[in-house]
Amino acid sequence: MNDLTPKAERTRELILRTALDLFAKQGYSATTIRDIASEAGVSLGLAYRYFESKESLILALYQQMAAETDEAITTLPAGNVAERFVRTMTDRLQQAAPYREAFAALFSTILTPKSGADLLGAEASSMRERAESAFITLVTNASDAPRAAYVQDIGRLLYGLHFAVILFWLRDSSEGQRGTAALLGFIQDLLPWLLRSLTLPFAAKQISRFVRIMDSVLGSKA
Amino acid sequence: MNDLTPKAERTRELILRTALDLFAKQGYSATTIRDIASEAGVSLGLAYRYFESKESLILALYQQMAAETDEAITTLPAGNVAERFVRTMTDRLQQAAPYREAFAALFSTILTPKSGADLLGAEASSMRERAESAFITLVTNASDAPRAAYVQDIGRLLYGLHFAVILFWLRDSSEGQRGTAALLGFIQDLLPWLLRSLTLPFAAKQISRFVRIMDSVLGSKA
DNA sequence: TATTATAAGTGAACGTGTTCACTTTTGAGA
DNA sequence: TCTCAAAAGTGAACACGTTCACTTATAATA
Repeated sequence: MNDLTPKAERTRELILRTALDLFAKQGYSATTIRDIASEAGVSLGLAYRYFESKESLILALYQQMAAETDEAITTLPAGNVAERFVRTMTDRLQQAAPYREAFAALFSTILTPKSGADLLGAEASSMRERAESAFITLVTNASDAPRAAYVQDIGRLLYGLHFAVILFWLRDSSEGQRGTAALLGFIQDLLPWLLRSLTLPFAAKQISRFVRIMDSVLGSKA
Repeated sequence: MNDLTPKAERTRELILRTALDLFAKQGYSATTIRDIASEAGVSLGLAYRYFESKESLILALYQQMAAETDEAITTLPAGNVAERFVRTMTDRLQQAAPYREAFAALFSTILTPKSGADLLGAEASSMRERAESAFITLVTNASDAPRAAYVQDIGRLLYGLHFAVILFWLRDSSEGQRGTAALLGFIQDLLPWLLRSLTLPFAAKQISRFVRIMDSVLGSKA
């Protein structure tokens, strides 16, 4: 599916790198495709041979970072679920910081059912499955992992929570994104309590119910 | 601040009505400002005399609907917090249904700190205060209203929850938005439990903490 | 009624994302 | 080495949101 010749691969890399450079340097909306093309020394049209839209340049970065996150999760230091989750999010957001505006544009598109489906359509399912399984790994190897029956639910819950945190972060204009840090602190305190409450049948059932509802919307393969 | 002559008022109404008509009929992105102007029988430039951007046409609808919601809350039938909240959201979303795509574009903009601030800047604070106080009223007059010390927190929590539900709804492409209905059912079951847990000092403290964090980001008068 | 400042309204022009018909380069097979 | 189809690359053209210098209508005042 994704076989580019070496030359094409190099050109694609060049365009992507140039774009991300400019996004980080002068912001997403202030960077035009013409800027990118001219800085990379290629023609305007060529960019569209490798990226179907301006947003998909950011999508490429997102995919790259998602893959790195998956890998980082496998080498996460020991700790409880909360520590491991907060650590993951902190690292990820720090890495994404220079591209905050660009990610906002990307998530805006994802928000819209149809255009989001177009963009993510093919890759959405596999990306999502990988991400979910990474978060399930995060839970499985935590010191306070719940019993197997609940690992899946909690993993998926974290996957959803990770999106929520990103949305919050996008909107967080406090200095140094201190609001997001506070939110992560809150999550760190709340998650252990949530895990303990899994021993209560009512709570476990409600969490499972919530996860199923989330699933039906975050997935959307239709 | 907002004094238009009668003639201007009429023209503004005409443009807004025409725009919303077309948005509902052919979708937001498929409707151009040129379409709107020509359908309304005015020039392209005139639209910009009354609305500073395409999105602000939707913002006007949002403001209108928000005002209606505020009023609807004051005449809400008796019931517990959950029933009153779910009823409010159900009504609101049903009313917004024809403009889902347009609202997605609006919320996308709101997501981006700076452009959102530009758009909402002047009106954000007052709109938010009105909405929050409406939700506080919703709680105050509910059959299971908590004691006064907690009413504010729960009201603000519902205000945040209402945004979350809208975001979910925007992304929900299940038939007839059944996913959102399921989410509201979940909320209806969960809220009474949440209110009861306010008697536990730990829970009350965490809720208050969470509300303060949300506040710092949803507000953003900076 | 004549003057004139302000409000209302116009449409050409601009920037930008995107498309596409076209040209140039590449490399495998004759 | 020559041929030629596929890959890589080009840039003019388009559509649309937005801006702005300009024209026309309105109504208060002399």
